[in-house]
Amino acid sequence: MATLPEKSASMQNNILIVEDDMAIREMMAFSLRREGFDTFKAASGHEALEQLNQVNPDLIVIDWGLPDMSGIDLIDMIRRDEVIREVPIIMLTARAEESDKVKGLERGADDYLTKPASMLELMARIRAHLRRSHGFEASHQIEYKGIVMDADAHEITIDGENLSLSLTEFKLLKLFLQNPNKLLAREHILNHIWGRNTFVEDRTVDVHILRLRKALKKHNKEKWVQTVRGVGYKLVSQ
Amino acid sequence: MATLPEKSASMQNNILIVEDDMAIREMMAFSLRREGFDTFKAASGHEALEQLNQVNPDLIVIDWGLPDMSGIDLIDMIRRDEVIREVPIIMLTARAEESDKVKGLERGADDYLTKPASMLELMARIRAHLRRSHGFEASHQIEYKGIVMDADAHEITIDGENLSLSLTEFKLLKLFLQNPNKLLAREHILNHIWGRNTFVEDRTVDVHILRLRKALKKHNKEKWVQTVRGVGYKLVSQ
DNA sequence: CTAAAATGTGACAGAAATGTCACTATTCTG
DNA sequence: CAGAATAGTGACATTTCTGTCACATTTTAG
Repeated sequence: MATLPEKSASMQNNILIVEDDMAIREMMAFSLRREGFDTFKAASGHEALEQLNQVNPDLIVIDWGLPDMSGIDLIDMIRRDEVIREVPIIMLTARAEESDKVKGLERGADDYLTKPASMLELMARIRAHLRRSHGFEASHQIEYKGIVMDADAHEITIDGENLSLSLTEFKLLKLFLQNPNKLLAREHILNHIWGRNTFVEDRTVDVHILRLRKALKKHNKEKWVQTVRGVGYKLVSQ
Repeated sequence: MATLPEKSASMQNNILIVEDDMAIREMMAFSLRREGFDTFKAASGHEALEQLNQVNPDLIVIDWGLPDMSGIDLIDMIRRDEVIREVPIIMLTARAEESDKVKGLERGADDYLTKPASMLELMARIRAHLRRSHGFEASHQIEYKGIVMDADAHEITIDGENLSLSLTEFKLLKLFLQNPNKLLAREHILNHIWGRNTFVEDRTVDVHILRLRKALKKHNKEKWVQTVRGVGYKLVSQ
């Protein structure tokens, strides 16, 4: 077994704070560290960019008014960077900057906070964004009458119980869940799951439907995949 | 064969942005393109109508305050058009326009967002509406230096060429792409791919790393998965 | 430089998945 | 109702995937 450093289940997140007011910056860093985050600090846009060459933060907090460039410009630069482009950014603005703030937001920040902001509020938002970007909590779920599919995690739950499917069955069910109550033609299913230029019999769809139904049968939902004679299949709740 | 939804998942969705503020418009377009949408832009109501003669967008984002007509008027016109009548419309309004906004909604917008709005929020709503109207989501892509992963479609492209991986390799690469330049401990990889309560040797990770590297070798990128001795692995571009 | 530790790698056996076929059952048409 | 069309289903051979092992190679510590 390998020796593990602190990163693992309790993997720490790196937060970069870009704020020129030292008092605020240190205060934020202190709070964040107390909450278990790793913090990196920058007092200006250029310092921030320097930091970004060293670390890949999981989230950046940027003050709107920086001495050398506006927070917006900094965001633009970050968003242009191929590596860190997608990092969530939270913008801090003073109340007086309200109207500009709007623009800043629209230009690429994921969230904003008006100063003075409570640390609690900031923590909450930081956690929310980290969850979202890491896909830990808010992985995208498709739900239909008790069938919950977490497409990212490749997991399905029916009425609370777990259901495991092969990849093809999974894709098939996903297609149905994305189109509940809609008639899906065989050809459409083929195109969608096997791609447009593959040579697969269309009866193959039937067999996979069968397999999916068998899997659903364990949860008494095999009737949910309905045959539409001459055309294809449909997912209904019944 | 039957009538069926005409769009496949691998097809990009067209989004029309109607917004007179150039900064906001371009930022939105940038974000949307980054998310894999095709964008079309209009700075005024008339430009929008012109665009609509050319393309049939899958969704339209309209700013309430346009120079030549109100967003509401534009919506009215769109809703009168026989061809595009049904397209989902998301309206953007400033907070001051609150009461009017409600009216706008009643008159044909499917959703609205109050500025300042976060890009995440906007994306989420756009996706939601596209799902509803098409049943399909624009696939969400993860990209890192030429490696493009379409997690939904389960497809990977390296420098344009296709790459096929087993499910485990796929998940592994996905984890790396979500954490480029970050050290991923074996335990972390295990937890993330096999789950926390499974009994898999941690050396198994090594073998899958090997397999992933072999797959990447075909594209001369096997060096991108770097070993961090004693801890785990890291994805770098080099 | 050497021994120990860690990682790379090929091989393997069992499991799972896949597409097709043949046959059966059901539904539709006239 | 009979024949035709369509869908359900079990079986199958093949391929792919998976986790583990044993041994090779590399790196590190002393």
